[in-house]
Amino acid sequence: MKPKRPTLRDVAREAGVSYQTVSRVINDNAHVAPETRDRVLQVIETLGFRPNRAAQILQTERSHTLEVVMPYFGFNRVLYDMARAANQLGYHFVISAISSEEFPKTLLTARSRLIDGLVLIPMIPFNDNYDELIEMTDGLPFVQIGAKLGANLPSVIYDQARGARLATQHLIDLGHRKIAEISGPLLNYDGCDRHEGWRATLEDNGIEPGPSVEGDFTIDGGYAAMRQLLDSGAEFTAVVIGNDSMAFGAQTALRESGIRVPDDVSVVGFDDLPESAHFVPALTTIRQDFTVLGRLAIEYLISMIENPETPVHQRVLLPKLIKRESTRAV
Amino acid sequence: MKPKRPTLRDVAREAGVSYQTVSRVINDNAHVAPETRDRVLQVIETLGFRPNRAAQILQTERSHTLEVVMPYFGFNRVLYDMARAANQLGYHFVISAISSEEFPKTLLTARSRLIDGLVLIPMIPFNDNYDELIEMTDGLPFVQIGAKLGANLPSVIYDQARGARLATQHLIDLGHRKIAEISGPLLNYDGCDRHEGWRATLEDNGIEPGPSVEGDFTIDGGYAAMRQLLDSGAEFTAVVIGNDSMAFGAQTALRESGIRVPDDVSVVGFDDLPESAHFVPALTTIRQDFTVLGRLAIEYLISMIENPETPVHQRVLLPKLIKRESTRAV
DNA sequence: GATAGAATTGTGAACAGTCACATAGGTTAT
DNA sequence: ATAACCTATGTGACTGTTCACAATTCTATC
Repeated sequence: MKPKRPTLRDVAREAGVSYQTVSRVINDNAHVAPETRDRVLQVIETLGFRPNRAAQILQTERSHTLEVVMPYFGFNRVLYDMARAANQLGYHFVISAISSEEFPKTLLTARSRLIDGLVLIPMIPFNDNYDELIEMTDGLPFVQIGAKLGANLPSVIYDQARGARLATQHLIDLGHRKIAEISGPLLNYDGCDRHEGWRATLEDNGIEPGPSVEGDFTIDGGYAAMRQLLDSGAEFTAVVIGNDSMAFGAQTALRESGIRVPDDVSVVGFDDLPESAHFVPALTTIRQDFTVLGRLAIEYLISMIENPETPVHQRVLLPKLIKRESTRAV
Repeated sequence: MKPKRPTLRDVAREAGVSYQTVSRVINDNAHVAPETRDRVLQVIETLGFRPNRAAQILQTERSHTLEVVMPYFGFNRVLYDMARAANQLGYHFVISAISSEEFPKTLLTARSRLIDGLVLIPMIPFNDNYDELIEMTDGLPFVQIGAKLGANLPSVIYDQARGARLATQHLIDLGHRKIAEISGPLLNYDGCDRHEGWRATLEDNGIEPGPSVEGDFTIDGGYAAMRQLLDSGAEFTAVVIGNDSMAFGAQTALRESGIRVPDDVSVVGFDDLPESAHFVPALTTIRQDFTVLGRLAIEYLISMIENPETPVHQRVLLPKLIKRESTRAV
């Protein structure tokens, strides 16, 4: 019934060497004579031997497994890109999709769950303090995706405020003076920094910030936020919207009210989703390259795991303005 | 430097019991006196003891880890939903994002990598034969997402042909007689079945199938396919498109050629992405609930793991026509 | 009050590897 | 010729848990 997999010792017996020699072969240790190595490899092949990872992990205390802890959906693309980067660098990649209550427990148990390193998706109010996080992860290396610019946290981020500046300045350059906003959640770093960038840019230009409504990064949230903006009777000729998804929803609300984009109102989003270029009108937006973001995060994390001397730093990427048809001069 | 985590034996010594008793406590074994259990739990708490999973796995040969093997990106949402379902049922969830060449090796090594079960994303030409797959996975339980209807494979699927029938019949009912298609990859089960459903429905209604172009499920692919259709000079008043992403791209191509949707051409997609309802015009499409799909797949897989008697079967979901503004009577 | 039976607890071995160190044999330098 | 060193290989111990079984204690029954 149970054929039982061959072990290192089975291979050793069959090849007429000690188990240690077999261990050396599977670990590419230099001190093995070429002909011995070949013979052992031959036996491994015919017996179909595979080293048992549990036993290896138990002994070495290294699992070559990374885990991303995500308390909500919304990082689909970067998820795949990180998995791919990790796999290519010889690491497994585990997703913990949790509710926010489970966050501390997930971090706390990571070490005994044989995780070598963590990718954290920011979760206010947990992610402000490096020391606190270090304690929660029991010293396990981690990299956070997104954080305040200048935070003393191992993190990979896009300079969100800079992105918001690009977006807002673009509108100002087009002659807009009444510039509203649908922000992301202000408890979220990205949402907050974008909001701040919008506000600061207007202020720098001596323009009174238009009304701002807080959204939740979802399409439906964008729709609701725009409804709210319209119902409030606020006047504006342009809107900066916290991400492209919300921009889609918001434009539905505008259309329903007979307001044309970009004729009556200009719209800028964030992210540059694949759909954004094909939207009607094609969405002007701030592009972030999630593949690069994911890869940098994984590489940074692995360097922390493999070399504890790696200094804590921030990797900051600069977003890019993509001009399309949803913005126009007044 | 290295504080060394407490082990089961440390707890046992501290609590004045044997290590076996501690083991019983952490495994909720019935045969432990309540006061002993409380004392042990107390010590576990103060010592901060966590069982070492590697040791547990080594002994039990069960890791409580599921793995999804995906050779390409495109299942973002179902990924998150599966991870969540798995976590809720006490399983870890690993993503292997691989190139298709690595597919056989990934399956072969799954067992020694301590995986309890696999979720497979169909990969022609590997996924036709149950026996072959069983051999590749070394008897490890697996569930495939997507397969031919009626295939003798543990699988969870939407009845794609049925979906295509709904879409095509809807167009026929609106009076369309020249119905083109942009199919998904015909080497893909979903793509192929949808294509077949489109063809069969037209045939059943005595209508000559319009031209069909093969796409690749991406937005850009949809754009290119529609370009090709238009350049060929084919006449059609409606198109069935293999998924919503391609429909987005295709509509850009139509717009560029001055063809209006739905006035000149009606369009039906597949999937009902969150964006689809907000597209201009709002996309008529065939809805599939990926959350349900993911949950069914994970539950099925776990039932196979925990009860080997689970019969091989297919779980078939029925998609739903969502009528919106991209289709209109001729 | 002896005895069967159940409940609770303990002991030794096993899981499948790796690490640290020991040993055998072959070169090279003095 | 011999010490010194390097390469190739082997041995024993160890990782932290669970399993199978043994031993002890307690309770109930006659």
